[in-house]
Amino acid sequence: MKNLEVSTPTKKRLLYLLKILEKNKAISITSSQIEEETGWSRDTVRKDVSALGGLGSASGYETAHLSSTIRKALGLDKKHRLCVVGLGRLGSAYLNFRTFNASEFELVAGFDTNVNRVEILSSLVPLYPAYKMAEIIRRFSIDIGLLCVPEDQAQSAADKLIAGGICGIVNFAPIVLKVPPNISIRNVFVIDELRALAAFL
Amino acid sequence: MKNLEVSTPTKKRLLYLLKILEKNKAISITSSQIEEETGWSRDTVRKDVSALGGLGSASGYETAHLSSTIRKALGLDKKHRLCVVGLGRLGSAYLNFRTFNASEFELVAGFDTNVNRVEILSSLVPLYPAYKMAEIIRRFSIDIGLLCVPEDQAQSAADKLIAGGICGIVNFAPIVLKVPPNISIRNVFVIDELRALAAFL
DNA sequence: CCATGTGAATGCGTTCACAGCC
DNA sequence: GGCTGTGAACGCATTCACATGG
Repeated sequence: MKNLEVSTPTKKRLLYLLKILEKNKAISITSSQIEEETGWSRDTVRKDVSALGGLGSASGYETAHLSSTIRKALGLDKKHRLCVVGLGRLGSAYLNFRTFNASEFELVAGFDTNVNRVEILSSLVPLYPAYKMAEIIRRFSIDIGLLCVPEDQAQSAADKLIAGGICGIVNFAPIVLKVPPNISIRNVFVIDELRALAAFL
Repeated sequence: MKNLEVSTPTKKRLLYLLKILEKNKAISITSSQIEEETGWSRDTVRKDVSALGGLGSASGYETAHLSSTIRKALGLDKKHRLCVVGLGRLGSAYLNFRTFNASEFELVAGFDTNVNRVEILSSLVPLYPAYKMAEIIRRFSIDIGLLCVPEDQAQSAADKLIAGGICGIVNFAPIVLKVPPNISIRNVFVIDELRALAAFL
């Protein structure tokens, strides 16, 4: 499959569409139905999907086929390995996050600077002290890190992840991380979500 | 202050810029410095900020003044009242989320269908059984709900919130909620963030 | 008729270029 | 020189309109 160019807005919509398709048990879906569920215009939906190559028919799109095509086009057919950094309340919640099992993401390590925590916490995933981060990341080819440390340690922990060769970070600390341009960041912070809500209300 | 029209992309950037300004202790900041921190072009930054009314000088923008102006323009100077629905691991974590104290968001109630949980959990915030949701929302003028229930209860819980008169929902359940168009939704789900990362890597 | 797909037109946000100011 | 602010030019995404097919 040739590497088709998909614009950023289209990518975002396809990502969301994929989620809808995965819940949808119907055998096929039309652009109008998608319009109803999402609010995007039919035209936009058709343009988005047709960018993946003509896979529609007069009865709409075949859901299973469409979702697997989207997955391929967005590179979601590849497996990724994750680690959790910071095993406080949030971090240890993700250690036991069952939804990872059914996904293309595999959690393979947890880190904390507090050696006590590393020893005491029971987990199916192996835990390591933070100073081993770079070594373990390389050994297990981990490419994504969940950053769950407190605000004041977030930047230094991110630096360690990057030194280990990570490609992407999901950041739960309420700060703007400084990272080289080849590293992707997604910020997840409730106050920001609330503000975004308030601003768009 | 007249209600100035701010485009959606500008809103998003201002929201992010506000976060940067709040961490920044310097007395003033220029569009070039913002460009460095964010990657947005100076021109875009200047256009964004000037949409709020000329508040720059030859030495850049005065940080304190700029952030308070952004807050006003985005409606973040108003207080909002929150409730948490679903007091499992995530929900009860937010019950004790100290960062709310320093923010414009006030957590005033928690709900769960499980009456036992409501009675047993200790919390500074009053807890109620789920059937009282609409009544309590109205009584305390709650306008935003944090939806922390399991996937299969998310839609019905959202319906109850809306029936109570909520305006916005931060949804932590991995499904696409169906809501009327006057309700704002922000979805927070790790798998989605991971996928977004993977798609943009 | 209902669908999809796709060039053409539109609209909107970003970038450019320059004027004004410290 | 630095900076901000702003009309003009540009580019890209959405919308429109229509061709095509079951």
